[in-house]
Amino acid sequence: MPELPEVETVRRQLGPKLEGQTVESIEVYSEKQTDSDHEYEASLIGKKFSNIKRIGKLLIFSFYNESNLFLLGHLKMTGQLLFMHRGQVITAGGHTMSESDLELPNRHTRIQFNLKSGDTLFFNDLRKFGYLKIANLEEVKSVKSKYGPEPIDPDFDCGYFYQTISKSSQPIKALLLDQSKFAGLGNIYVDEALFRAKVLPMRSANEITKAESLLLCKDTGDVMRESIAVGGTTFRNFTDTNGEEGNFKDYLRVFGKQGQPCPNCGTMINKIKLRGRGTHFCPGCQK
DNA sequence: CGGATTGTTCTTCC
DNA sequence: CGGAAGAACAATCC
Repeated sequence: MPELPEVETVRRQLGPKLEGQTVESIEVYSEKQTDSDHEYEASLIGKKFSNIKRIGKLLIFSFYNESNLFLLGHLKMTGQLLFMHRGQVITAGGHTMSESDLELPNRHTRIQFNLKSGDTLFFNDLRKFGYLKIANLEEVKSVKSKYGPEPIDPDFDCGYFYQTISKSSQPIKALLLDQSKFAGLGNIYVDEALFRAKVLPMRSANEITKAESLLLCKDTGDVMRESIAVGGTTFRNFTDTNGEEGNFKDYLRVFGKQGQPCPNCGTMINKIKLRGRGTHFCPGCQK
């Protein structure tokens, strides 16, 4: 379940590998995930990748000498971007995995970019929910405008945070998941941040005290920054561009820990369904 | 084999 | 008109 830290991990790894690479040909195995009115191959073949930016969980690919051409990439729940260097995937540990080990392309490969260098970029997605679609500048601007500020931003304003949550009677968890208010949090990091701030996920947002709000504001940023530092979280399907798992799974305190003792107080971690989402919390120390 | 899984958008309702 | 809440979507796992 890629959230901001997982998408940022992919962005940091893929950016330097793709920069300056020219698209030679494209294989589209799943038409709907290009989700585009534009001619996909005609628009992209011969184009040279420049930088990759990110807002929330959305990746924005740019191209040299193209001010009106972008690729918008969303991994949704099970998307992966895998980079193959001359037939081999090189892991962070320096080991090489052969093409046959990863079997790329495989039955989950939805889009494949063959690059002039001989390198290949694979977009894999077990469920066909993510996309890699073409957008022009106007569309990019429009999409960007729908996202709120990011808690990992050094300038993230905890005054704005408090003002925003104090206007709503929704459960605090629902507000934290609203990408138009705060960008990047998903189910895992919301549960973890609420645990750290000792706030119950079902509390009405407008009943959160200012002191609790300050803690929660800080913890949303902290938990995602700490995760980025260790390559994100792999709970089920996420891998980085080398097919490797993220290490923040070893630091989760409540997500997936139902039935286990709370690391703070020893109370059993509870799991409920809140607004249709699996929700983990400690009934002992979260208030 | 029914239910759970989640990010986002769509639909419905008030 | 807008907020709130559930359904839909996809494809697998348990």
